[in-house]
Amino acid sequence: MSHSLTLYNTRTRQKEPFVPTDPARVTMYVCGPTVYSYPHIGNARPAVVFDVLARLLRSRYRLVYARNITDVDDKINRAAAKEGIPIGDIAARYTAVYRADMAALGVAPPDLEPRATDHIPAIVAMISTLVDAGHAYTAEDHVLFRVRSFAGYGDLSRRDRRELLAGARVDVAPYKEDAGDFVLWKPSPPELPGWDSPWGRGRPGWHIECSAMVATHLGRTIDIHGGGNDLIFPHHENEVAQSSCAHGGELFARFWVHNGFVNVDHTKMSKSLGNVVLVHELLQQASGEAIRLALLSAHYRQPLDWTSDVLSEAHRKLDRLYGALRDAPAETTLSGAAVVDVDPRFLAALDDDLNTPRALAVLFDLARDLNRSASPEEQKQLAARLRASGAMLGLLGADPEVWLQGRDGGATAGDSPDPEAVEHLLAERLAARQGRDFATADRIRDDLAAAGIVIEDGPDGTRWRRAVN
RNA sequence: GGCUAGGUGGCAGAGUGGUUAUGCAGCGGCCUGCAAAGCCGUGUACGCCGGUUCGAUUCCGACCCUAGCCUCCA
Repeated sequence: MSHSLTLYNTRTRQKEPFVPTDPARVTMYVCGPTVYSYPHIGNARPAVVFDVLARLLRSRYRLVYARNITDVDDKINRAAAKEGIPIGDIAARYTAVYRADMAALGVAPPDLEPRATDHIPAIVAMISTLVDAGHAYTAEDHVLFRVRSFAGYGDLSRRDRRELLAGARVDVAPYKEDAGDFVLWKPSPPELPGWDSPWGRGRPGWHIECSAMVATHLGRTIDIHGGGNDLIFPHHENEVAQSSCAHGGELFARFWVHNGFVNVDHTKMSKSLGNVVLVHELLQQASGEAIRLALLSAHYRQPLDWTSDVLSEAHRKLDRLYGALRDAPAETTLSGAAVVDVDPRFLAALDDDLNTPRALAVLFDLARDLNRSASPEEQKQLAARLRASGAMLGLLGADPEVWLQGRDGGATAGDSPDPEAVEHLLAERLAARQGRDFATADRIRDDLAAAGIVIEDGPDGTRWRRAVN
């Protein structure tokens, strides 16, 4: 059976079969964070989504996946000024926080994590190329991209160039030839980060960083470029212009893949509304796996409304999945060859433009089959398939008992249960039940329930798990 | 105003020109000392109005509504 991944390509506005230029080197670049603050749930969505895409691609090709760190930016400068500490400390701190938070969500580190400040020479070289070719010009110590010089400008975002050039929206810097021209290099005063360049001491504009890092690490034409759909304009449009013009008109990215926004209370997160949901705060009340599942429960291109229900529902879903796995015999005797064991329907769902909701539905089908099955051999196979499929989403890697009992350190809010104390009470209850003292047995059960412990009497004894908060 | 996505059963959320999405919640049953978990069964869901069609939630057109982008933004 041949697998054929189709992806919705923003460039063409349609789903297209993904055929890599070179299966031995598939290249993917995703816009990473600007490290000036804690990542919020909206920052987490692309990280998780493209992590899933990376897992899928790695199952078939050799992938080089780069996700950058923007560590020179005015927001970082402001954060440093506010705290009165060096700019580098802010960038270092939030880079570490970002990595830790994404790791907690089960996001595997990308192959490359280039930082803008490590690529100043490449950035300067690319700007020089653009200036020499007439695609950029200097004005008042700035270097600006001449949008008029690139006929394809506006194609990605489907914006009309003439309107962009008219720029009726905001006040335009007087030194710009056209309102749509954007900064490649800007001067830095002594107190701000700066590097020497042919245009004096300065720092790069945001868009050029990505173009330079892509070219440095992945090449002139890459297979996939990803990011949040708010980046289509201007960021990605500008990247296309820069890279294409610096490389003699070569195609920059074959596929543009954009994820939808995470909303809170049906509207966009913003500091002014005070509805920003930070990942590190969420991790204090929920496990990373539940957060991850919640992020994958809607199709990546759809907006996702983040509510407390979304999270607890994800937790319940994992309870069901892990519950099915718990009852299966150990599948250790089966081969761990991931792709072989992945359910074909599951793969077909992911191949269809990363349809994670449909893929998840297959997981639940497997769980039902598993719960229904009476054959240990069949159970082993189903469990292996469920685990292998889940692994492609970065889910179901935990020990079922550990998950269900909330011993993973963050499955539920509140106090974590003391397993020994629970076992002790269960022993008392067992004695009561054996003595037909159901009143005592039920009282113990009620006490446990009040503590958030749900118990299940089965043929092989009593088991317990954490209730969903 | 221009450009993008959407409006699906109580909720979340896929999908389809005529047939069960899936999960949670509900209801009935099995199992259980009783529960829980699990299993079985169960819901005339597709914004509004036209059109195409033997047949439309699914295609076309108009309309209403929601969210996002239009040089900070995942």
